[in-house]
Amino acid sequence: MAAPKRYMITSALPYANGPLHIGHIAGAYLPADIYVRYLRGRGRDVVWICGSDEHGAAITLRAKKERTPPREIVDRYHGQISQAFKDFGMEFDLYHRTSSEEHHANAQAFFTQLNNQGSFEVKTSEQYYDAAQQQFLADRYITGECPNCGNPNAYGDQCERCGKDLSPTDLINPKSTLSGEAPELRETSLWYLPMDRHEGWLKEWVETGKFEGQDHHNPADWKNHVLGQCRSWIDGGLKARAMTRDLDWGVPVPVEGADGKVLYVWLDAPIGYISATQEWARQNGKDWEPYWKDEDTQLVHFIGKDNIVFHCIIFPILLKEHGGYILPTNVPANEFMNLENDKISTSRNWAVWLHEYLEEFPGKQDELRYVLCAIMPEQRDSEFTWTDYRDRVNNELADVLGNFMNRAVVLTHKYYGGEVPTPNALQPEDQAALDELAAAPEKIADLIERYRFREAQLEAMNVARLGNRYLADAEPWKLQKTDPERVKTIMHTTLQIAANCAVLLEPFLPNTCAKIREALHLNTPWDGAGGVLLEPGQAIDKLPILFQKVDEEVIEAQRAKLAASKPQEVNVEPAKDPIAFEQFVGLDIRVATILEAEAVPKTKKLLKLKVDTGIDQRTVVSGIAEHYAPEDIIGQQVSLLVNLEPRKIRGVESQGMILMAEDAEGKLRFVAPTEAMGPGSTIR
RNA sequence: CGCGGGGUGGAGCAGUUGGUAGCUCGUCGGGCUCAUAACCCGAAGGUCGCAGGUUCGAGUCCUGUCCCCGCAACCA
Repeated sequence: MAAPKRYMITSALPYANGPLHIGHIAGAYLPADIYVRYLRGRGRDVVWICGSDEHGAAITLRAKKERTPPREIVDRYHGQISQAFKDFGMEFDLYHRTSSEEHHANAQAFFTQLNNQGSFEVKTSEQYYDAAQQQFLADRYITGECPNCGNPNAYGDQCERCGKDLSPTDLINPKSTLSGEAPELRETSLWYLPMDRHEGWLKEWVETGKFEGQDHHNPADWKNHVLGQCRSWIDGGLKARAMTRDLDWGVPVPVEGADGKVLYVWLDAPIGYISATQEWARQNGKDWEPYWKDEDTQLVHFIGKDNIVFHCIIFPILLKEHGGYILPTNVPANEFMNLENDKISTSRNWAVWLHEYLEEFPGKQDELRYVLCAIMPEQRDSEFTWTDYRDRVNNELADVLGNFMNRAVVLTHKYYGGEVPTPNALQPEDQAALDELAAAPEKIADLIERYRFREAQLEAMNVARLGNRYLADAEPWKLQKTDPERVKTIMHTTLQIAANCAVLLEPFLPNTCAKIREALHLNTPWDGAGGVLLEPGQAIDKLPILFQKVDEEVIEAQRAKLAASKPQEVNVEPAKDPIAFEQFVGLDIRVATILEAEAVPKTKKLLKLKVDTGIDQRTVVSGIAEHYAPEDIIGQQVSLLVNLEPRKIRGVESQGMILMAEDAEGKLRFVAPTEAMGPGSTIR
């Protein structure tokens, strides 16, 4: 298969309201960096761009909370993120930002063209508006009473208690979560992208890889879970999706009278890829258009799995509607990376932050690159643990790779004063090693081009393993006394293996390989790998220790740091409106004892409990299954609201409500007397 | 029956079109001593979630079933 003429590579735009963590890196940035370094090593024409995504409701909300302009938030995180990328060594051709003037102009032009040609449908509807905050409210920012089950804290899109899908206007007594005030309905216009119009060609494109009758890509090259998600969306029926929002932060909708409206972030962000490419072209005196419009270009989006629908469905629709643009050849989305047995979470501060790693492990970028690549969530979720980090750095980087390099260089100095020796006739074992070496580049290249980076890295490391095995079998330290001419051949071969390591591992461990290249005076690019890279007589400098071993205390400190991590912001709910004493005494709360407990089938959260209230024994359904195991709570005393009217939950009638304490993280604990009391004891 | 992904030796994973179950780490035994106490060799350990079916033959195809994870709320 002929290589494409050029590559356009994008990585998901990080959202500028928080720092980067290892999950981001392993998801969308490290794989792209490896891929791009490989392509450049082969002399391919490639542009890799990225940038901060600086719009969207979350940033405006944060700005309101911190009482600072959105610009300040965005500047802060854009600075932090781009610095962390730079320190980590991500070689973007350009790291841009969506709040730039160029991007605003470009996104507006894009929108205008689609709008003029009728790609959107404008619909006017009534939406909730928070007068105090002067903004329209996203569904999630409205709470109220669920019309289905009476849960007083249902959200505008769904009730968490009964699971019913809702729309904000269904809620009884809606409240804005921003101001706590009741929102008002106001009329507003939104531009919708009628995605249903595009189902036909999208289905064909995803399923068969054909676009407008032409072969576009091979769907077998796409990852399973990417295809699965696409099919799921398409087969489920695509619906019109609003492409504008009523916000004051973002790219203004370029239409007369559309004040206070901005483009939906997921319209504006992917166009940011194009804006960034244009900016790169301007700065470098290049033409951006072939990278986005020429059929010979391979467009690849590196993202996390939460972005699949935007890159495989919405953005392709936009590109096709606009016309003239190519569609992505592949979207090798990664799944998620967990951390020490738990989901990585920004809000719970459960993460290894890139900027902190770079501070605490100076000069150890390659160690992190290596570990993250080795456990990259390519096909499924994976898990980072500090123990694994230590084991891989110590056993694989230091012992296998670092030690092999060291042996090769030290022996060369010991026997030849730091010069590549002149080999004699090759023996079968030398030839076998060289043959194995010669096969490595193609194997690794094939894996990289199929986006299988963890396996590719393993294959590259196997070159170092080959070197160790070859040395152990040949035993030059023994032969040096009896047959020094033979040793010259062995050391010559060993040094070729070492040099090839430096070339083949370069996409994965660029800093380490730069050190090796310097010591070996090696300039060969990727395409030269596989054969003899070092000529007899060439000088070999002494090599510093490439990888320090990681001490147990270091990773212990990291684990302790994680254990001590606390949510960065604690959300304490504001006090509710005052009530009359009569309303309080109307509540009949009793001490009750749990007699039996079992999970309600087909639910995640529900336990069916039999409790002794002193008055009677009754059945109560409680949403605590994620916090307590049924067998652990038999005999537990609880506070029970006994005069709540019975309600059927998932087919089981619940006679009462168990009172639970809930913290900001959603953790639930029973509220019980500090010492056992008889069932039926009143609580007041 | 909301949708999607997955269940393979102690851990983490490969297994492309069905044909003797592999890799990295760990464990045990041996070798070597040039090297960051590193390296090399060997061994133990799996009825490939479970139950059926197709087939000469299935981890690999089909059906059923159980379990785990993700998608809905900032977040790859």
